[in-house]
Amino acid sequence: MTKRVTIKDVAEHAGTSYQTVSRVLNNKADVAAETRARVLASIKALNYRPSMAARLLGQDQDRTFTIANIIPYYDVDFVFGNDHLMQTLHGIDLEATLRGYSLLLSTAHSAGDPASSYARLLERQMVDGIIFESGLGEDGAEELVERGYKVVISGYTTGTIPCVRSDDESGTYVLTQHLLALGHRHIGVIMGPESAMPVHARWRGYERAMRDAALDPRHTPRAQGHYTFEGGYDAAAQLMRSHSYSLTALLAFNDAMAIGAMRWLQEHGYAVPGDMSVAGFDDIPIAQYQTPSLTTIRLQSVEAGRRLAQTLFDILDGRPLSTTRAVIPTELKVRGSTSVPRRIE
Amino acid sequence: MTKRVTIKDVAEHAGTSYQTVSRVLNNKADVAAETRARVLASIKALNYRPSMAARLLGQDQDRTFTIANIIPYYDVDFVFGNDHLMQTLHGIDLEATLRGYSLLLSTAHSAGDPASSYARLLERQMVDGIIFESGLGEDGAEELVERGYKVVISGYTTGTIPCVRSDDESGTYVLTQHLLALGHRHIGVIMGPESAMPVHARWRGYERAMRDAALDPRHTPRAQGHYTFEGGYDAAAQLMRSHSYSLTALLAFNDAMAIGAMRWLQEHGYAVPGDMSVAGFDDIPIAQYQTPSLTTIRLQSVEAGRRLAQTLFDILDGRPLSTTRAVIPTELKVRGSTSVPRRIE
DNA sequence: TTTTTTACCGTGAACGTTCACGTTATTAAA
DNA sequence: TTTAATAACGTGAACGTTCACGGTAAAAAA
Repeated sequence: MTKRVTIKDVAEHAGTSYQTVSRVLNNKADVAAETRARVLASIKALNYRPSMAARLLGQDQDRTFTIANIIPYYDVDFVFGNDHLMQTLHGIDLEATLRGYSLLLSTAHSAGDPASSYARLLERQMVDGIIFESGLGEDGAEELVERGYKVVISGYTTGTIPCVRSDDESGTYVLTQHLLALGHRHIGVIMGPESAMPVHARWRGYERAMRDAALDPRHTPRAQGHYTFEGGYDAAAQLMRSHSYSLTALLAFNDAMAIGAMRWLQEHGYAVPGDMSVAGFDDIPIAQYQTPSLTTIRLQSVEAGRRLAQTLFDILDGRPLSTTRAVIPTELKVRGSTSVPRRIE
Repeated sequence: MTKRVTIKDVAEHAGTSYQTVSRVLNNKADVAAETRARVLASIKALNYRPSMAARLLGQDQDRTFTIANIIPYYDVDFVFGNDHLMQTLHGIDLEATLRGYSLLLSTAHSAGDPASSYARLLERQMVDGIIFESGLGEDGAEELVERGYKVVISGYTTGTIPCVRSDDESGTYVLTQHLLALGHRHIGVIMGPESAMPVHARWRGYERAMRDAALDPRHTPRAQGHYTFEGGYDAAAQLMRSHSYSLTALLAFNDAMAIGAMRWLQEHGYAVPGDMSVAGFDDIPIAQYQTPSLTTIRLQSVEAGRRLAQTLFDILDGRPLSTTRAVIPTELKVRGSTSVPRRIE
């Protein structure tokens, strides 16, 4: 093993003191142009690479200029196929890149698991701040704060940690209103697992819209999918087998399940939207390229990611927060998968 | 600002030397059970968090136990919606987590751009190794090696850097054979942008299959999409407007474009596969939930990610590589979107 | 010419940890 | 009882930087 090339080697090679080399590395004033050039040449010649560890140690504050996005999920397979999560990550990446920060990605099978992937990250103290995805609740987030980390939560929280989330409730409210306005009175709902936080908000939106139309949401046939195509497919099967005569519309709590449901319907001879209307949630890119194109709620996932990162940077830089719980608005996208209900004989 | 809690503060609190605290932190022998407990209590009491910088500096080798996945793309928007990339990332994440490594994600608008997002990452010397996505070529990867980084390339390379990729050529070869076997003689091809490396391999596979069937691939009507639903939609429009009478099948170089193409066809009254067969590439999750479900080539993206990470860790740990260019096999998935061609009047 | 300013660069210490070694009690062996 | 072995812990130095300060020479002002 060859010895490491240090700043002193460079200094000797350039015929100067190592402190001057440090000045060059940090682009400080107080160094002659000619000396600077000489030092830079030596750096190249010796293939010198500064030690991050030593740099950090020497500095007043040891910032790593790295933030982490922690995504605890029971079904990790699901994370990287989840458009909303990935687009949020995209937004975070955009803001981080903008500020010269690096982005660390950390998944965990469970939030509380001490052997989880971010346990080591934490003990190594490698990041300045953390964006914590609370899709499964916020266990673990509080502990991060206790440990001294700056944390922003993506999604729902009952605590005091700042958070950014999409307006799920008004999303399903508007979507349900759309179905009601078309004349639908018997809607089947395909929900996500109860453990996933946004489910409750989305259900509340549906409930409220029903009540506002003087309908009782408690009679609603419901099924659960796992936010996947397959889950929607199975849920549609379940709902249609028991309620095919009354239902005229299916409302899925995400697009993947809506598409899975459409697939089941089409496979079993139901025309969409002729026989059954279908609506989704998220507006993933493929939604408008389905046949028929999918009526859904657009989520501004990228924007959510940006806001998350901005909030975290505000905290890191000590700027006051304009709000501690930001809510990103959603938008109804009416497309081909919903229409007036069929006549029920 | 409060002063940082250091190992010495802990030592004083526990009534021992700071070196003993270090021993406790590193789970070394030579420390009495009682002392260890006392030190641990003090750590909790003072909320002590070790400085990663100092730890690294003190050690022989300064490993950061972090690897990076660098994804240079002109269209960054595309990265996080790209199933193949994200699944590869998933595979990398799995292996990294397994070994207690953290995963850094770095996108860049262009490979060569010195102001790119990973420029800072590099100068800060924060990662032990790098997985470099070469979808747009390998500019930049060589420089990383020069800088002393351990690098593995995801995709194609002409250099000597180890790489892992999927077997694109045999994929399109088998897929084309499938279409030929059904009786198709006039296939339209929807390609990706020439700048994307896998395009060439996929085209070669198609070419070879055609030649093997004594057909001339040079007469093939072609169009380019941007690997997006929209791109496939537009490409299908272009091909069908000029060749609708001869073509009986469309072969798209990824599933997104295939789905976009199906959308165009269905929108314009063509039955799939009755009037036109459509085939894709990648087998993204939604492929089998399309109506009709999509015939395509399954890419083992997660496996590719694992292999990439494994190779990188082999290099980092000094293990000999079993192969320096790994090729992950692909698999034909025959589904509903392809059938025997219609009779051409 | 003398004094003050300025630009450049070197000095010594500090950052918080780990490492190799040495020292002291304690226990086991002779 | 003396000697050797061991367990537990302390000592000093080192890791590669940055920082605050001081010094020197050249340039500008008096």
